[in-house]
Amino acid sequence: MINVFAFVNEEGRYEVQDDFKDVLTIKYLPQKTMLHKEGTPAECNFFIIKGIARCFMFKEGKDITTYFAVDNTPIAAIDVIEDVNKRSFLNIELLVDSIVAEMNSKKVMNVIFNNHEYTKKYCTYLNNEYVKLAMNQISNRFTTAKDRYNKLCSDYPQIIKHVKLSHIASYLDISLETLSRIRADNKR
Amino acid sequence: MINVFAFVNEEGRYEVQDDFKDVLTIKYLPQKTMLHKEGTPAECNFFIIKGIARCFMFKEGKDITTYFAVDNTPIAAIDVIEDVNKRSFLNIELLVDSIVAEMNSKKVMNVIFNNHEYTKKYCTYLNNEYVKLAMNQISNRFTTAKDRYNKLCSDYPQIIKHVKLSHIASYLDISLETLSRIRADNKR
DNA sequence: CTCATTTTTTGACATATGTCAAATAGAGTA
DNA sequence: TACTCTATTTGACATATGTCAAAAAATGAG
Repeated sequence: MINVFAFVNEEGRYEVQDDFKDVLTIKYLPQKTMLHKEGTPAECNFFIIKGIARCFMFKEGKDITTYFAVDNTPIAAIDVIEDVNKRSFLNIELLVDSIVAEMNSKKVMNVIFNNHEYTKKYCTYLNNEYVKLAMNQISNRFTTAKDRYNKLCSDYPQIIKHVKLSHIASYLDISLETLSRIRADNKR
Repeated sequence: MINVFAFVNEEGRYEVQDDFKDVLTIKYLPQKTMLHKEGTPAECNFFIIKGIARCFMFKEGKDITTYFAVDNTPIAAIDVIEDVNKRSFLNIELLVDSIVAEMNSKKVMNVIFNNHEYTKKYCTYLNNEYVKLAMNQISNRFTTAKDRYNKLCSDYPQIIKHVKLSHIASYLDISLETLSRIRADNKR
């Protein structure tokens, strides 16, 4: 996605492509900002330039984290992003002060679809993401909760550092207590 | 995908678009045909026009089903489809006599990418599939093995009818014995 | 720094599902 | 039909993880 609407300049910083400047706003937002609330239509996609966000929902009163976004990762209420008339059951909040690119989904798609090169790039991006997700799903069957926690630790130390264990536990689909025991076990 | 390379004609049958006629072959193949074998590069995507196929792999000697394709469903060795140099660990076999569209992945992508309309259609298709997969992943956390089995029964009765329980069990990520007990329990 | 609140850890116990073994049922073939 | 091989079911038991309750540790406000 980043390679569709932005590129890395000589100093190694992301720079938004001219075509996307009108449909995308860069915002500096504090921790706990709600980027999206359940029950509301989702007009925007987000891209976390720097920071951490989580997507979560309530199921039987319990707060369940479904996704974390870190630096250079997109995040959106995918349950409604394709259909403005649906009511979302997802929430998106910032877990630390962050730099966020906010974009109107429709407008971005218009810019992408008006240009064959952008469309191809986005297509390739989507293809890769799909394969990643599907492969992940396959490999997750063969890993224990402990494996997944340890992978999260090595892949995303910033999440472990800044996020409450209850969120991490629900993300890993295990109870808070089990996660605590995994951590205790890791120390031995 | 079907709406990219084919369309429904007046008699309600799928007809391949002219542009794709050269990159796609319709084949009538018997049960047990291996469409793809692990360790080989994957040059082709498949589309099951009529029949049933399964994607599977071996893990510690055990045969694990990762995906079923039924009528009008694509199937491919997604672990290598993007990279001809990788060695696939997936297998694809037909479970019943089937009508299959076989297409060279590269050539199909060339046709799609040479035409902006096709690219947009494929992009939209990919987007929808991605959302479906991601939403499925979320909702699967809240369903028991029993729920998932019953959903499979109502959504894909042809799978229940024609596929061995051991394949269904591994697909649902439960043991054969647990599936058997779920079925026994359903009868009461 | 102290107190109050939140988060994490630990313990005891219940339950779902896995594993191994054996019995039963079903399918295919002579 | 009888026989063989494969698929499915059932039983006994082990284990991982969930739940509830309480203690301990960490965090944040005044």
